[in-house]
Amino acid sequence: MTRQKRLILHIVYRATHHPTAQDVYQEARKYMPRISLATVYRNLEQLAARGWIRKLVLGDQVTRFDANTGKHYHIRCVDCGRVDDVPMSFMDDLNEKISQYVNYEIIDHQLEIIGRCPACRQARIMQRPII
Amino acid sequence: MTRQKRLILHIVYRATHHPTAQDVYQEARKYMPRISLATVYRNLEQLAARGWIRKLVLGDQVTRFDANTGKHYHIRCVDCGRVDDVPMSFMDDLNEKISQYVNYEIIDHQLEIIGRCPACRQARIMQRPII
DNA sequence: ATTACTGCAAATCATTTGCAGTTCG
DNA sequence: CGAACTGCAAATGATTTGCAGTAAT
Repeated sequence: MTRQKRLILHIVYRATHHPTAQDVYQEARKYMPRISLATVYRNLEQLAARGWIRKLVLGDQVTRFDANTGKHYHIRCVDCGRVDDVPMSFMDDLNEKISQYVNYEIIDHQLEIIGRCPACRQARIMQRPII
Repeated sequence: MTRQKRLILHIVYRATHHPTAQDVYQEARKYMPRISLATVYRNLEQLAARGWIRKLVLGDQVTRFDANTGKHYHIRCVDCGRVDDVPMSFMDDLNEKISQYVNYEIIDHQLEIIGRCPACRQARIMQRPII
């Protein structure tokens, strides 16, 4: 556990939304100006592989990292890309249900809600034509 | 509608699994050896934007294209990357349900099942240790 | 001391873009 | 004819890798 890795883990843990590698890098530079992007990538990847954090890829193809490693779902804003957790219970029975339909061995599932966040909804209202 | 675009659309329509841009390009070259990868990308993007096909990004970050534009779910094999449709009914009520939990304006949702396809299950059985 | 890790620079790889020439309607 | 499209080559941008030096246990 190097200083760099500790810092990176700390940054993901304290992040409220779901930071990308670039986000973590920018934040890390505030504390360690000479840290390299490669180090950030390597550590995020390793921390995810070891189960400290979770790597998250949603429909916009952006790789994000999540301090919450428990089973849960995400919602993404189509306008600004913001991602939040959805406080809905995990559908544990879904995997079992799906195995009735397909010949796959079911491992897990990922649900992503696509929507517009409060801020972008508001921005859209202000922009709406008067007529 | 150019010859190239017609060919690309045709290839996606007849594809059984969910081809990537590279897959479509390789197939297209059999019929039009001088077609360029850029043309394939541009047309796939445009056909998706106009609703002829659907662009699909799942958790492995690969961009795929789907001739089936109706609402449905996908299952992806963690070992070989194969993607199939899941013949499960679309959860129309889910969007409404989720709007109770979040302040987002709900637009849609995407569900991805992660599993192991029949061929890879079999391969795994053959590789299992004897003891 | 040994092993893992770092910073830097260069390499990858999918995708996009500029441009001059071509095709479609 | 004018707009939309094509092939080619170069640009982009996120991520990965090789390597020589450095830090962790």
